[in-house]
Amino acid sequence: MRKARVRLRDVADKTGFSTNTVSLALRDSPRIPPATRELIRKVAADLDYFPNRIAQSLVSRQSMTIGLVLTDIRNPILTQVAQEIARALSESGYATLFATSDNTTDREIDAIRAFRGRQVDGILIYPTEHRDIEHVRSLRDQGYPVVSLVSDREKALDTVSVDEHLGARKISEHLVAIGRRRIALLDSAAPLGNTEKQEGYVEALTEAGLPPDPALCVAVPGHGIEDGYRATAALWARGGRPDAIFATTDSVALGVQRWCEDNDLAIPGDIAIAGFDDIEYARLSSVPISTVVYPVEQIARTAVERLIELIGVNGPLPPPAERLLDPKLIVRQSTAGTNAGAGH
Amino acid sequence: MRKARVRLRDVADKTGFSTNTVSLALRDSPRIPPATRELIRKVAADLDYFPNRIAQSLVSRQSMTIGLVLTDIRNPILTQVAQEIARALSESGYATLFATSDNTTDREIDAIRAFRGRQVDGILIYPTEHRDIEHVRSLRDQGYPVVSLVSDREKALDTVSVDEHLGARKISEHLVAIGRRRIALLDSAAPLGNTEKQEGYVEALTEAGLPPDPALCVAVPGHGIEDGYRATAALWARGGRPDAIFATTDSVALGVQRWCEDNDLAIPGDIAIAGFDDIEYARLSSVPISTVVYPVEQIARTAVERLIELIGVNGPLPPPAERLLDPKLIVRQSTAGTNAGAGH
DNA sequence: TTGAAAGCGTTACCAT
DNA sequence: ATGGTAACGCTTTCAA
Repeated sequence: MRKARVRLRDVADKTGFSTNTVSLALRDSPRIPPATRELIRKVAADLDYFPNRIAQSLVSRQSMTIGLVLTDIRNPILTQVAQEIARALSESGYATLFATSDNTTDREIDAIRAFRGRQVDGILIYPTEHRDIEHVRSLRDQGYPVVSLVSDREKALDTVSVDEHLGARKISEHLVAIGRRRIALLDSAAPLGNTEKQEGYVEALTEAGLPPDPALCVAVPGHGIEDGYRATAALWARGGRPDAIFATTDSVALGVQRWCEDNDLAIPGDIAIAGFDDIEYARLSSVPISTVVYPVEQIARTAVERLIELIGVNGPLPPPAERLLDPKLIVRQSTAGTNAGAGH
Repeated sequence: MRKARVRLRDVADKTGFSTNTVSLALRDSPRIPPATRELIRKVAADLDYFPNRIAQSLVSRQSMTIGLVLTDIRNPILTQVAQEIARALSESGYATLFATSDNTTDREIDAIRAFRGRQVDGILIYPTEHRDIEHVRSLRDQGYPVVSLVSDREKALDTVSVDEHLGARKISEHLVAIGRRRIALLDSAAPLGNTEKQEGYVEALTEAGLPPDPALCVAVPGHGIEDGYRATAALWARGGRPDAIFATTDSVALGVQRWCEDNDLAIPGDIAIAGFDDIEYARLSSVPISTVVYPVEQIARTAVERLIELIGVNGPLPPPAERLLDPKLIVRQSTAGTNAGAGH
């Protein structure tokens, strides 16, 4: 057996007080006179005592732990979200249990079960499937605090997320504004059930009197550079000849760029390229890519705030609230206006 | 109050058996006849019962949870490690508590304390400082299972990591082999106390009869592209004129590449560039960058395996073991040999 | 085949 | 000012 943990009991024995008094003293109860308190603290420190939070949890029925379920942390943005969330939670005294679903609803359900078994006080989730999320909604219906990092169509979940619809719209409008007419969409979100960006794109084009051309919309099966590269190749192969491409992710946009360079298309001369997320690699690419940014840290903080609020509620949960954060357009060289001059 | 959790007790009441019997039945005890067992299982399922692992932990003194402490998850490799570790752990029934230290030893210590309070069965850590890690070693000295993802100079910790020394050596030798003589080192690891790569580099150069030139070694303060860009600028500003640059990280290498392109240096003609880690962005960069790969998944699995092994040990921990995985050189266009022809 | 009771480490309540 | 006792939800030991 390895070195036994020091318990309240041990401190009690050593000081001659009861566990009760020790517990109180260590928690700064006014009922304990300063003298005794100091004595107890000292002994506790000597023994390197620290409370067993498992036992505390059993009593308080609060684990002070939340579960974070992401799909695939390789997306640099999700990564950053994860980190900010863990930080924000720890500042509020919560620990973060972490799991990835690998884009499988089954594993997502497993992770949720595992978390619940471990008595997490709430769950933060970036769901795999953006439409088929009954298993998440039912959590909330059971009175379980959940915050989704993806907007829920049915508004049945608390959500904190960037306004993807608006972001896509903004950047599509920008492409229109610089005079592009054949604007393609490389969509890695719709295949997973998230059509927000697609809708923003369609809306912008329609309002500009440019009926979206199905030949210019291609579904991208993943978020990688390579996926973008192949999708662009496919687009050309099938005869699409856009003068601009909006990729729903910066990584995908980087793939587009690579393909264009390999095929001697001038950027933005022959083709403008736009992405989403503002990852470092896109900002510092050979042709810096225009994109949409959003305050990741703020999303994380807001989501954590809301979750903690829900956890604190006594009685039935309040109606779900959706908080969409405003994204900002960043114009760079990849969409520098023909006559408008280069953006930064 | 929100909907109360279903307890063993509730299943017991509903079936008429004792909590004891229910507990046994649910855990497939041979002591319970199949008939009763099925009955109990059915009722438990109806009630959507699942065990409170907090209570279980209190009894078993095992939380079936481990703590993962990383520095900064933005490094794509650490990210991937995190994901693989979480996966491997969950396959063994462990949950992963996650924290980042933000490259601060203080926060690292905090995280460890928080984890211990939560009774994690072991800790996986990628330490901030590679030399000043007494706080980690002392954990182990207290009999606490710990596995470090960074090699410990003093060999006082169990370690599973890529052999950075060897990797750096391999790629430096490669640069020598393609005929480069003024090989610069852009080192983002040494400032954090990790000199493995530096040593591999020095060794390779020395053996080739090329005394390492201090004017060609620059400390990079971070792992970002921008850091690499600025470091390259600084190198030139101070008069260093290398014909090859080894950056200790692919991200840094991408920054080098950007600077070279901005300054009209041909790659690899004027200057060869090499990185480390094999991230997607480097592989699919405009000039694909030569690098060093290592089996991230295997590192994760091996680390988890070792940790679980340590957790399972009764009595004193075995002596610390260091497991270094063999890295592989990947030659790409950025170091295509002058006469040797381009690698893929 | 089943159940009662004790215990895991802590906190809350009620005494003294 | 301090301590005893019960309780949190479960497993284990022993008894019936």
